[in-house]
Amino acid sequence: MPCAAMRVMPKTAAPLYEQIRQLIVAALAAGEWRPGDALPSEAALAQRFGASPGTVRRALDELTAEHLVERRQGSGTFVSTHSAPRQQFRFLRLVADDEARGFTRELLGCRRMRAVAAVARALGIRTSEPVIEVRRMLHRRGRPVVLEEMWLPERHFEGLSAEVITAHAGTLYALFESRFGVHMVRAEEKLRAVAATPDAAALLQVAPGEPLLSVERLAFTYGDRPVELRRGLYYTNSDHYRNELN
Amino acid sequence: MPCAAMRVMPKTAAPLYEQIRQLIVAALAAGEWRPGDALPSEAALAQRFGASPGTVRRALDELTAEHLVERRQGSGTFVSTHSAPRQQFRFLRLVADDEARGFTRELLGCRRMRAVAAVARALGIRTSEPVIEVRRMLHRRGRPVVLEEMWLPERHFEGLSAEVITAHAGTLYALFESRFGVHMVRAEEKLRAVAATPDAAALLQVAPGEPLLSVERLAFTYGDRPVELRRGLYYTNSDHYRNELN
DNA sequence: CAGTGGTCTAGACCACCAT
DNA sequence: TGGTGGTCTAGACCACTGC
Repeated sequence: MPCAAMRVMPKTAAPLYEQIRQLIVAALAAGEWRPGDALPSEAALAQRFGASPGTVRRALDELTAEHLVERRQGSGTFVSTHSAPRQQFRFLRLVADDEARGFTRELLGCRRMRAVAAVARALGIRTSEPVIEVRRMLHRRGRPVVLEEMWLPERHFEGLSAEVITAHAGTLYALFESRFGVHMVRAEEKLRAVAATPDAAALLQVAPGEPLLSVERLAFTYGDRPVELRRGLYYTNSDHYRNELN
Repeated sequence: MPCAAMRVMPKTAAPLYEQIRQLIVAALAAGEWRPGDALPSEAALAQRFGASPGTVRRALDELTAEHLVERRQGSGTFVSTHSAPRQQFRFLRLVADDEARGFTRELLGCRRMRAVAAVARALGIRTSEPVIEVRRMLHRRGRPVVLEEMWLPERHFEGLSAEVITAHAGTLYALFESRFGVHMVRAEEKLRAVAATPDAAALLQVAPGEPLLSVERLAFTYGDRPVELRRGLYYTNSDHYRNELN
């Protein structure tokens, strides 16, 4: 009985809507519903968790704000997916000065290696644990604008290879989600201005020493577990990184 | 009677909680409650707007998410103020690599001038309308790390001068709020990597051509009216711009 | 037309704050 | 102790979707 339970709850306990939110996140992490799937209706969830519809609604509202689920009136509540067109550029803030957002992708390499200390620390794994390194470039109007490399713990991305990436048409995050069940929820980025190294300069077709925007990203999946470290170099001559401060 | 009104409302009308939210924003813009003031209680607002407490609560929840108001249990709902310690670094994302956030301020200049085309366009004013230009630097541990200049429409900042700025102890946004009644609500930033010009290099004590993070900010007050254009150059050798992607 | 989420109301009870 | 916001419930009605 929810009412009786409430009266007994110690004050350290989180509110019921927050507990329900966490239970739903756990179910998402466990794969009970996959990206794109519909969740049970509010009424069904209310029954399942022994709470009133209003309380479940509040939990779902929070999950909507975090972009974990999407609600469509008349249709249902769905698990967010990076395959959706709206999610296309959710994590890529580089925009052309004329507002264009499209890129073409070029894979430079994909190899298995052992995590160096900095990568292991960021990903919360042991040093020398196997990771997969992916390097690629993004082009806009035929010109390279982004050079990036990323490291992924092999235990979450077993079988990731150049062939798998090349065969896939959408974004990397859509691939990670459909092929490996790893859905990216949020990310933290650190930005700096750096000088292009000779190698980077050659690939990006700029002069060595040219200022580039360095973007280091740590991405998290359900339950705030870090699963990707990425380092990008953005050529910001006719593009800029857009941010919104609230 | 709210119920009767609802039934007649055309489908183009916003929901009641959104209308109430807008009415509260309008009252804030009109200065009915100043930053730091308490708003009337939920019950009082419900009476004033002829809605149920739950609907008013929803409007206040949205305003809380936008950081327009702050709610304190047992105490009341208060207008957000940049004087609050928590707001100190809300718009300044430059963090030392060791997490330090404090700066000391050095005013370089403050003068009245006519808006050039780019400034006027961003601020939504006529070209050659009077604006106030402020230039300053921020230091961390005695080293200059930020060089910035900003332009403010004079009609909103009448009387702003070097003396006024120097006499004030807190952040510029706290000054703008207390002295001119202009409260900054949100901002849009465009980031790029650029090479230090000789002038900027001399001020920031770096070599000419050194990569710097260029941050162009347009800040808005209540009702999404732009009231400040700012351009900063950040030296990101031992600092980085931190961002969170959701 | 049945089922879903979206809005709005009404009221109970709790936790917290100021006095 | 009185007033404030925080949580939770219950139910009515509307708007939208998809069959």
